[in-house]
Amino acid sequence: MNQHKEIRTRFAPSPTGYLHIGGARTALFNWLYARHYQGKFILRIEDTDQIRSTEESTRAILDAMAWLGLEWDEGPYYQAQRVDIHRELVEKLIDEGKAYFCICSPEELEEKRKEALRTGRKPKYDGACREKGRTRSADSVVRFRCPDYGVTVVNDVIKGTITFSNEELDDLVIERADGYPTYNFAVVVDDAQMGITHVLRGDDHVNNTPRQILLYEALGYEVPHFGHVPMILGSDKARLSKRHGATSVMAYKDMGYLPEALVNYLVRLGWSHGDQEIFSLTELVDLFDLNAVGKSAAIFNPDKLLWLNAHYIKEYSLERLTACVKPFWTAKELDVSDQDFLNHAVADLRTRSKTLVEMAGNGQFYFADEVTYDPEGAEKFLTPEVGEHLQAIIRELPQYGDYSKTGIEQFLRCFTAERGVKLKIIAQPLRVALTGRTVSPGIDDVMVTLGKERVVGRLAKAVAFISNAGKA
RNA sequence: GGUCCCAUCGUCUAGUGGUUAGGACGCUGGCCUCUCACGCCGGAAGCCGGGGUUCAACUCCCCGUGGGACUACCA
Repeated sequence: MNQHKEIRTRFAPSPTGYLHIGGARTALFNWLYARHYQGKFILRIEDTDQIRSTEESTRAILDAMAWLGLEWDEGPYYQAQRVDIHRELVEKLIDEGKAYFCICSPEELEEKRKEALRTGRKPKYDGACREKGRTRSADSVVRFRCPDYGVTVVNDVIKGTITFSNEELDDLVIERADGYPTYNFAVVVDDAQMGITHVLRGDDHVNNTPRQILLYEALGYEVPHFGHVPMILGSDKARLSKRHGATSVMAYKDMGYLPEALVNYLVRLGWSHGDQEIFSLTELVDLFDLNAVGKSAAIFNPDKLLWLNAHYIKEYSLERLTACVKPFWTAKELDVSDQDFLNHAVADLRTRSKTLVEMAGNGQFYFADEVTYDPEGAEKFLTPEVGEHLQAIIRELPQYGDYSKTGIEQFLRCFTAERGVKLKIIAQPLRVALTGRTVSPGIDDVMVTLGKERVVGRLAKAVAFISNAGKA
């Protein structure tokens, strides 16, 4: 009967920080799964932790989702706004005898836990208040009565069948003393009421799943499908964290990464399609499915992400790429108002930049009013002997008609042939004179992009620099 | 400690009982070349260990070992 039921997935971050790499991949998998089956992707903010949740975090997460291109069909719903519903259902469970009040203090519980650990017993709640018939009081919590025997089976769409003994599960708190529901309860109620058919999340939730299933059953809800995606680890195989480098999605934007690169990288962490490495978003929607998601954890590899970023920098349309780098130059207070000039510069730079930040740095010389010479480069290449060549170019270039790439090539070829020198001899000095550096895009490209006027101007300055250096 | 998950080059992975174990990043040799890149061609590098099952195991089963997650009135 559910054969044609619409697929509904969700991403449910807690707004206690930025959107991190792992969360982004979870969101991506949910989004892709929903899109692939023409279902719906729902965004829900789990902000029931009144102390740690912030509005900036919510904003940051939404911004990051938007940047990645993961638009949602419903929401964002805010869990904290649904507490009345949660409380009502807690009440229902109490009435039905499936939950009870507990007045054990956190300190007391902590003591018992330590004691249990010390004596080698399971550190689970001992059920002290279970049969006491307590009533609500200022610091009472509500606990769910878990079955003491039997098993709960999770049919995980990624990991397969996982069986848990109910004895391992204790009576978890479902409503805190502050009246707010706990995660395990709220997530069940919300997922059920929002009609979520597939709960895809990090596999750090596997152990929560049996108790959630018990809650679904106690509440009379249909149990959704669960899929637990493996974790993303740092280079030391520990859970990915700040000490492994940037973990915030938006930090990657700031470092000059393209969203396509991050998405492509993330999707391949745990999912594959034969030998294919490069996937566009639309291609992913077409190809993505859960059966190709792996079971083992993956280590985050910044080098591969960098390679993908370089790939997308090469593949982007010039217009789009230019629009993306432009802010990085603007931030350096460079004049990038000439769109045509800008486009040419970006075209020169794109094959030699792995990030937009790198590109902005490499291409700074195009827009600088004054070229600053790399000291070593200047010493090596801006010598009296080349000063003469540069002067000759200043004389001959304005006369030269064809100022295209092939024209410049031709010009340099003739120029060097006439003077009996190799292009090699003249290229590096020209490069330093025009860019200030010994490394740059092809000298002909640089000359064409800069334009005759800037070239002659910069060469004149270089000649002046050389003669000044000679006097000094 | 307990519960659960995982295991193919350094890393991401393909593999689905019979393959010279494939691809990609990175590394590396070469070509191209005005520098640096890009691109192209080549190379090194892997089935965690031990038992089974089978004519045949990277592949299936068991046991180790290793790694990870969870074990909150956080999510």
